[in-house]
Amino acid sequence: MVSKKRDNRASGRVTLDDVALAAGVSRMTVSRALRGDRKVAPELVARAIQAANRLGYVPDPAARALASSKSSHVAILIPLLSNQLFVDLLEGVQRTLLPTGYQTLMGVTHYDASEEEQLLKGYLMHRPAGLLVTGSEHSESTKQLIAKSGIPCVHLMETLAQDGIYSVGFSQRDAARVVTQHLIDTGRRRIAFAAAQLDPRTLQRAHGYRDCLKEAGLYDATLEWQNPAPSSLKIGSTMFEQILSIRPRVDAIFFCNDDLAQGGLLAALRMGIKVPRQVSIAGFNDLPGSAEFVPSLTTIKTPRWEIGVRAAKMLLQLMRGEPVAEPNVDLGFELVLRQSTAVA
Amino acid sequence: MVSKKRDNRASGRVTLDDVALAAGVSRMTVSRALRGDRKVAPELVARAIQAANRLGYVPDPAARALASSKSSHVAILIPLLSNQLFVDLLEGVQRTLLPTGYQTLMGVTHYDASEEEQLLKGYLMHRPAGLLVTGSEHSESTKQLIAKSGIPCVHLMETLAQDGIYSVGFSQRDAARVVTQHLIDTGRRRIAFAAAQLDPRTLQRAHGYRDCLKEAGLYDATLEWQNPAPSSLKIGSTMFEQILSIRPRVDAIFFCNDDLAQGGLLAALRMGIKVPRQVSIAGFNDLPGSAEFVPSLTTIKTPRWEIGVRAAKMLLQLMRGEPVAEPNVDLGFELVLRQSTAVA
DNA sequence: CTGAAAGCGCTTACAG
DNA sequence: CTGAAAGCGCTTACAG
Repeated sequence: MVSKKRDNRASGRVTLDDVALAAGVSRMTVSRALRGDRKVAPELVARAIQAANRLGYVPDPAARALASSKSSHVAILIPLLSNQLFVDLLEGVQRTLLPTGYQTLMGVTHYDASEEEQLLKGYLMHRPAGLLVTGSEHSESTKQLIAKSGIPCVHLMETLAQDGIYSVGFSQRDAARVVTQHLIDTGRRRIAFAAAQLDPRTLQRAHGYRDCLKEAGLYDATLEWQNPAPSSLKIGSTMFEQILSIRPRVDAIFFCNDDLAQGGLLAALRMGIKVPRQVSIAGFNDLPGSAEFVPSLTTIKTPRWEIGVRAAKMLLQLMRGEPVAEPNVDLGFELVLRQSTAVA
Repeated sequence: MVSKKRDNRASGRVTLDDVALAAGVSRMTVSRALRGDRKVAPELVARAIQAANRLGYVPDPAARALASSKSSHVAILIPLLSNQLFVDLLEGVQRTLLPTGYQTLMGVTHYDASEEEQLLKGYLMHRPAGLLVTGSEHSESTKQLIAKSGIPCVHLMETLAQDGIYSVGFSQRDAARVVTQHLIDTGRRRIAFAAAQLDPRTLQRAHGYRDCLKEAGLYDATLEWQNPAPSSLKIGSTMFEQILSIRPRVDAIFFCNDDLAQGGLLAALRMGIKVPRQVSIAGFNDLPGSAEFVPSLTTIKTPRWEIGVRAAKMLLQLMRGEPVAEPNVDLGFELVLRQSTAVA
């Protein structure tokens, strides 16, 4: 029995040297075998893996990070967690990354460019292996930081087609067009657009709304309502009341997010305005509750969970240095027809 | 000009040695000065800090973790992110921890004990400096893992008073009593309890409901409805319909979470049942939308953001080895009276 | 294909 | 109070 010589600083954990000793090979061979590095004799790989399992070896992420200058962290920056949209996105990412051994560091930017920058700086000093950021609009220095870091990065939620930029999302603009066209198709003519938060994706939806109405010859700039306040049921109620009091003949409202639309539905209820008979209402994102509301809410179902999964997979390829066949993935969307826009 | 001798493995980052060189002291002195270790001459501290700032020195977390066997990570385990409650909790934690340099690793357990255990194991191999877990009920091996790890841990959301256990929360049971008593006080006699998910805290609320009705001599076990499905507007609607169809004379329903109550409110609307005239409805947590609903929802406002902040502060003390004056903090709750339980 | 050496950037433990 | 030495547990880079 050879008792291991151990300094009193040892952490007590099973190390590569322990496994090497047990397997009768060098530390390096175990290291390579366990990471699946090529050029290790199959027999030695087997011995190493067996010994590692027997001893319950778990690699130390800190040591690995220090030696290789690569961490097992993936940082993800999202605007909010109070919108279920981003919760689903995050779940998709975590589900995909967790089994691969990567740890997710999640930062909430609150739609604030300087908060985003601060968070990014914080994550960058941990030298994450990969980066996931929401959207394409960022402060100049945020973009610089990402580019200079050389760390693989995938952009979420939007469709981009820039060289060297990776993204998974869908066309916010097209989705808004589809909603607007549906309102036109169901006989509406005075269609308002109600937006809050005014983040980049909301503004892209505003474009889609505008495009569609202009093509139909129905565009009226005074029917576009934008409120920079954070999106909420409450602000949706307020906006509904405003719109109807100032423009009582409006016959449809496209809210840029379901929480606003739900608030609008509640305001209509309080005001005794019939939906969809008098005003037809559509939302965006198909958030929890929209199918249960009275009336149920027509909306766009967005593939945020799938975006999370797909983006994480793409990032995995990038982190491994594998080629990415499709750097800009469009996952589409789906118009969900419900009572709130039924033909009057 | 002395050019630094650098191996080609160097990461290019500014290291402690660079700072030491610039400050004209040893690496150790800089290390101690920067960490605020005692027993460094004030003048040298100043020089070290100045040099560090000038060079833009940022300590490498991996190196620090490896050398000290202590990471800068705090792991937090929460059941869900789709309940705003936990989002607020997490925000409170992040807000408090971020400026201190600790990174948060967040894991979602989905109310699943084995998922919780898996996540915990994953985090433990990163040797986090601290642990934050939701509630007090965990699998035996989860408890063992936490205890054996020796890592400081604070329990969230509940009030506990066990030796050696740290917690920040409020009494779920008392809060439920207060709601129930309010329903009694407003003249209700056939008060149903509708619960979903059936997690520990929900069951504690059931106890409070039961206690209160028993004391009032109004308890009827057949008015307790428990559905193990995840809490949602939809399940709340379903439960409301069930309760009213089977027990049409019920005059109040206490839903254990606001999303259920909101669903109940919508079901009542669809069924043409007047709230609060025929049935009074109360919820729990004061989630977004509850103040805007029609009618607005009476509920318990829970201090989850404050719980996050306070728990993070307590954990900080524990991680620094400082004494904790109050190991079990009760942050209370507030009954918010709204229209849904107004006197008929 | 395998391994001995050196090093990643920090902190611990020990002298002085 | 300060510093030289050694080490944390791994991987890179280089020989063989």
